[in-house]
Amino acid sequence: MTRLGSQEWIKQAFKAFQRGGIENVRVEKLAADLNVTKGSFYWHFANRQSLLHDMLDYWEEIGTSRIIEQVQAVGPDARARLYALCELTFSNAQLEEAQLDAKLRAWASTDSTAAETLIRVDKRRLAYVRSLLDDLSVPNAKHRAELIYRALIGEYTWRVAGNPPASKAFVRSTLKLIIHEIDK
Amino acid sequence: MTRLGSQEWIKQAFKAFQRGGIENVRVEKLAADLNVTKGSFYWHFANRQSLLHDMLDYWEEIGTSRIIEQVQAVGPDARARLYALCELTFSNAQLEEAQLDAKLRAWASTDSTAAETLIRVDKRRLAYVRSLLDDLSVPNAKHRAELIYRALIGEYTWRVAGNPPASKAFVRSTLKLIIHEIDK
DNA sequence: CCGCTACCATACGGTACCGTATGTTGAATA
DNA sequence: TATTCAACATACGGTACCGTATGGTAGCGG
Repeated sequence: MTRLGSQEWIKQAFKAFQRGGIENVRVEKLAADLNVTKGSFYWHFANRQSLLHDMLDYWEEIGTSRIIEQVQAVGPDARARLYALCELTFSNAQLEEAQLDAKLRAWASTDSTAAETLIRVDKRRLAYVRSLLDDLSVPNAKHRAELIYRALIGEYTWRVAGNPPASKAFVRSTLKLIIHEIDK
Repeated sequence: MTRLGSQEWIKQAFKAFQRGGIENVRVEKLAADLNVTKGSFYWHFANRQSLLHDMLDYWEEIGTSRIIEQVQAVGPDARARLYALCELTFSNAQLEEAQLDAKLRAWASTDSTAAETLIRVDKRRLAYVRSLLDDLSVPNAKHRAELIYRALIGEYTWRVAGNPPASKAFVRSTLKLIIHEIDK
């Protein structure tokens, strides 16, 4: 009999969330998935809202920095980092990450608590993109960072409906445009 | 006694949708809003799903072409049209339009029917942006159209969480970048 | 003014949830 | 081995919905 901690509930909640969004994370369903009853759930959590709150905390802490850490790992060169960031996010390598992000934005569209979390995350991520462009001495770094970041969000939102992911050629072309290596 | 048609239900449904997303369009709530009972609803619609389907049809037909028509109205010049498009979508002039769009994408993230509608709309809109860039003989028009359109979606999604709208300076800077009038 | 029908009210059964109250167990601890 | 308590199970009441069945009514054509 493997007893559960609150972490297992949160992980299972994210699985359900990934499938059907926040409306799909239901305590009785999660209990069934974990082969327990909701008696267990209400020992670990005060109520459903408490679980949702913990999900946001978890995502804000873990989900935010994961990509940035991966990008930092490719080396100290800002140009390489920017390329890595775009290839990671635009490519469907990080498909689960992208879907999670988009579903969270869907959640935030009707929930103020989720929206507050998302705003903090967006702020940090945008600042990171900006810092990369600054390191590259790109002109108009502020606006171009805003452009890239909006395109990233757009890509996630674009794909979650089932649209095809951006091509590698698009990523290369966009990056050239941004950092001023215009193809003639 | 002003009797209702199905159109009134659909309009009221969109009001509820705008406030709280698709989960907020509930037949008994709509009935209360319209000061009737759901007995009326089930005369006009087979079931709730039927209403949702009609909402998608309405949005695909009306909501898709509205912005394009506004843009076409500014004149025949493709450059002016592109500027108008970006200023209309990025500015918060069309705030309701933007919110509706974002909420619909949120809906599409968990509903395949809504997703199919959205894909068709995205395809048409992207093709329109592409046509504007083609008219301007912009190099790499395909990729740049994809960039602009992703940024547009990103802007909508960005704002629906409560993030601040893009500045006019951002719009101008982005357009200059896209159509190659790089500021030196 | 009669009846037809489009439109709506009333009443009901069913489901899928949430949360609570309380009983049960297995394993660590003393 | 007796005790304790974290981690469950069970059972229940309540709510917010959906959909259906059936009865009522207002206004129009005949």
